[in-house]
Amino acid sequence: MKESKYAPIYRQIVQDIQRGFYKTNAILPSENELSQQFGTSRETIRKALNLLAQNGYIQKIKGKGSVVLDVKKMSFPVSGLVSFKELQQSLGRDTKTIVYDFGLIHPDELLQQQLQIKPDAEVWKVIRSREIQGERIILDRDFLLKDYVPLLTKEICEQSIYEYLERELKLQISFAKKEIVVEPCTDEDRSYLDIEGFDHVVVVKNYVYLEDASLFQYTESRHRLDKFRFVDFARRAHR
Amino acid sequence: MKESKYAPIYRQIVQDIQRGFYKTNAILPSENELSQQFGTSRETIRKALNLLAQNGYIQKIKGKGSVVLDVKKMSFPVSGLVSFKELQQSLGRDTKTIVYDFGLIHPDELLQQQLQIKPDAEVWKVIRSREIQGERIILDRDFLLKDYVPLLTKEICEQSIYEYLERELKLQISFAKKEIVVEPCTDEDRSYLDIEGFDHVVVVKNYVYLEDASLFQYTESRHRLDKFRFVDFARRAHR
DNA sequence: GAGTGGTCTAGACCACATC
DNA sequence: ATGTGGTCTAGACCACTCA
Repeated sequence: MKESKYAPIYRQIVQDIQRGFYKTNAILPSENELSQQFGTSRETIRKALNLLAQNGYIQKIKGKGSVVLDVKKMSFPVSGLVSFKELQQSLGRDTKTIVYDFGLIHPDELLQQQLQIKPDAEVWKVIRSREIQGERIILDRDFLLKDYVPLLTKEICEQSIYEYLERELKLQISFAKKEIVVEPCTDEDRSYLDIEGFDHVVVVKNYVYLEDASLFQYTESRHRLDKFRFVDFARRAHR
Repeated sequence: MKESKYAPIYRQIVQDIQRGFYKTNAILPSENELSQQFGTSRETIRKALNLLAQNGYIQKIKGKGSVVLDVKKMSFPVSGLVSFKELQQSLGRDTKTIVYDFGLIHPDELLQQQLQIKPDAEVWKVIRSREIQGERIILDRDFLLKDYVPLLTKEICEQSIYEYLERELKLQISFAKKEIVVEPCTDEDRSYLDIEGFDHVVVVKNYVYLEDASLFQYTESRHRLDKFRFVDFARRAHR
């Protein structure tokens, strides 16, 4: 897979914004200027700029130009598919992952429905807690189809399943449907989380799809109420 | 503003998917075929298809084609800027809006920070509860800059502020930063919500921006725990 | 009126999937 | 080998903003 021409341009401009070369509320050079600067066509520049807009770095205004948005306000994990490992790194705090349960199972009825599989399918089940600054704040329940993930080890689960899938197995995750609700604590929550007297948890349910549009993973992240935070950057829906 | 050529193509294909002309997991006609069908260039077709992909209708797969995704699974308000009025319509349940507080104020320190304004700026403050099937479930706290909204009435607040802004004032909302956290109930929550013994609420904080990238509204939606639900469709972040 | 971003075109080459 | 979507180009016209 050869890299596209607009990708390094995108990264360059992101860097220029983050390092303050382009300041908040400033106007980027016009698309024609950028074409010349980068020695490419205008449409290619536009692909890079559209990515910047999608990811909340700029706002394009017809007739005026591309305004640099306040990157500090946007910087927190922008919606989506960010893994705990990445989150952890960006937070830079003392974090730890503890694996409580790990193995192959056959799905119960609920899971069959969630993953759209038959009862005889095999599924990896992983229960982990995430400790931040000495407190177990998040309980992750992962279910992965064995068809796509032939092997999984406890060691991998202690690191990052996500990285393993992408780096080792070359599985390309392409999109996810996310649902956020609040549920009463289960016994499992009380066992594996430092629940601090709360009687509810925030549950983030993730249905994860691969590049070929097949559903292959269901993940549930159960957060202690007081530590939960979700940030989303939403472009206006197209009409 | 003339409408673009790809917009009606996009709508046509959405309709074809929703009405089952293109079925789940089927492959759309290729981009070349569609160019011919619609009598346009391939790049224009690609703009329409990219919109479909962004909005979760299809998944494009290199070398194969565009797969139709399960629209029933995706249909709930896809992330973002959906207003209560729209939500209400899609739910089709008995709903009511009650306005408790309404008027012009000068911002306190927190609000100055949130809206990035000076103490002498004028701000519309609106406190409303949303009743669904006889229960007051959501408390909306809206703050709008008077600079952009010269007039506001209680009647408008009982209907939809959102619609008023777009239809009457022609204000184009372009993007929003959303933050979801859980907070302990305030006295206000207890007064204006049927709180049912819960001691926390889910708070959705919205920072709303106009087309010219100016922040003009801060809105807080406070939901009773058991009735909160948020759905998001996230494409994989670009790397 | 000059400059901006938004759209559209026709043609080209590539990497990938399928047969 | 053929067909697919992904990228890139050079040029064109439009609607918009601002001086």
